Amino acid sequence: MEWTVAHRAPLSMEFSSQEYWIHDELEPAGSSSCRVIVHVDLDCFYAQVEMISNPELKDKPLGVQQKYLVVTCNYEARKLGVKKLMSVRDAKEKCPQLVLVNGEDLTRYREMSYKVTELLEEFSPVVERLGFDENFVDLTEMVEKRLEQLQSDELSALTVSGHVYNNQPVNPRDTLHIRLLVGSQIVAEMREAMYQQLGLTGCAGVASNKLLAKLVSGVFKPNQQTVLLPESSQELIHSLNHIKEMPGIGYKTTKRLEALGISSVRDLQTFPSKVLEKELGISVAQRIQKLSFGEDDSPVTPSGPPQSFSEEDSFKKCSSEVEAKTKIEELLASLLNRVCQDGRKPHTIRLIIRRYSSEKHYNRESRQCPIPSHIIQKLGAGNYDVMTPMVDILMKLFRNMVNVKVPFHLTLLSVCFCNLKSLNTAKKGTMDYYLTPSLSTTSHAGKRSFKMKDCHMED
DNA sequence: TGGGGTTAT
DNA sequence: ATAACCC
Repeated sequence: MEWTVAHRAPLSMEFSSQEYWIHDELEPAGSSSCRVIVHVDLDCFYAQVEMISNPELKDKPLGVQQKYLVVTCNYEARKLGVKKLMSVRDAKEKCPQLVLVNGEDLTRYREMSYKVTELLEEFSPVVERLGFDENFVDLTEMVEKRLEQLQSDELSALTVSGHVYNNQPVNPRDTLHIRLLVGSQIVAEMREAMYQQLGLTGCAGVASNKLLAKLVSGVFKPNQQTVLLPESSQELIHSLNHIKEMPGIGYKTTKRLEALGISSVRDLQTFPSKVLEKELGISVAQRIQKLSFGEDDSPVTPSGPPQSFSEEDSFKKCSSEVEAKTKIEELLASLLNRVCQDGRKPHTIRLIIRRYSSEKHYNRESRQCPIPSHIIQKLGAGNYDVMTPMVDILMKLFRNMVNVKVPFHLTLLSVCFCNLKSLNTAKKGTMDYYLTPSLSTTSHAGKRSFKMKDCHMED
């Protein structure tokens, strides 16, 4: 559903800057529509959180362990040869002094992650999360405002903060250069605030779109920032050694591209568009071929509160219904606590399994169903009332997927709450609530802008 | 590979 | 419900 600003008065903060840009005529004629985007990427995030929890770990090589993997490690450990996603055995072999902490419970990481997003939102509300440790921020409007405030003598004295990609000289008369440069100064303030208020360090990249901002953020590593000026964008994308390094081109697409003889970014740039469209479908083909030129018009979409909550556990073997039920109960108990804190209510529950198999890269199956309304209402305070009926529902979903009369071997169970709705969601036919912001004072909901999709919920 | 997330079909 | 993508 698209709404134009013209339909609404007064113009307020409720709509994202994207819509403002697309629909509004306030953009001064002749001004460039080039965006200023930043990608912020925390340094070895889980390890940083652990070092803040226990400062004695700070000067030691530290790895964060989930099952038999070291999922991330600090820079002390990296110097000694430990890599991300290395097995515990290999890591200990490379680095016998490695200190390991268990990171299977994501609670503290998740909490710190949202603190970072909220801090960035204070600078500009358009913040998109990517995993727990990366955020995109659209700084276009903020840069414009700062430029308006500047006197001409201040304007000529502007300097870049951090690195310039490729050491490209800044042209002080180039309006794009100036805007990116102001972006780099805002980003330096963001990183300083992250450090002063949360004790976290990270990298950042400033560029004219999300793809380039993300690629350039990793150029100087740890705790540094880099700005990309438009003239160097081709150098940046060609610095990738393989198309699999291009964000947006994943495992499957890489395999299909390789089958077509495409392995470098230039291969993809020069490959016939029509053939690519036939092979991959028009949507994927056009999108990734634009990516290969460094073009990415996807907006920074404000993430807002999460769309789903899930807890999972992997293991060597689960082969009985009783065993599965015990694990499901544990997952559900944690989830109920989380959903309770959020304040919104899930209307759908899903069970996910992974069956044992020697090959098969990705094999997961799921079943979902609506949560009965009488259970939804009880969610919040006494979560013990809802445990039993919810486990019953989950076990029905389980038996729908797994024939318990024949032997089975599972290696993962996961429970997911989704289709989250605010308590005071407007209903069809009572649209007088129309522009009333959420009254909820719970953690996320109170801070968020009103969203049109909250308005028309069919049950 | 872990323990999460998202959007598109 | 699955498949693709991201970390």
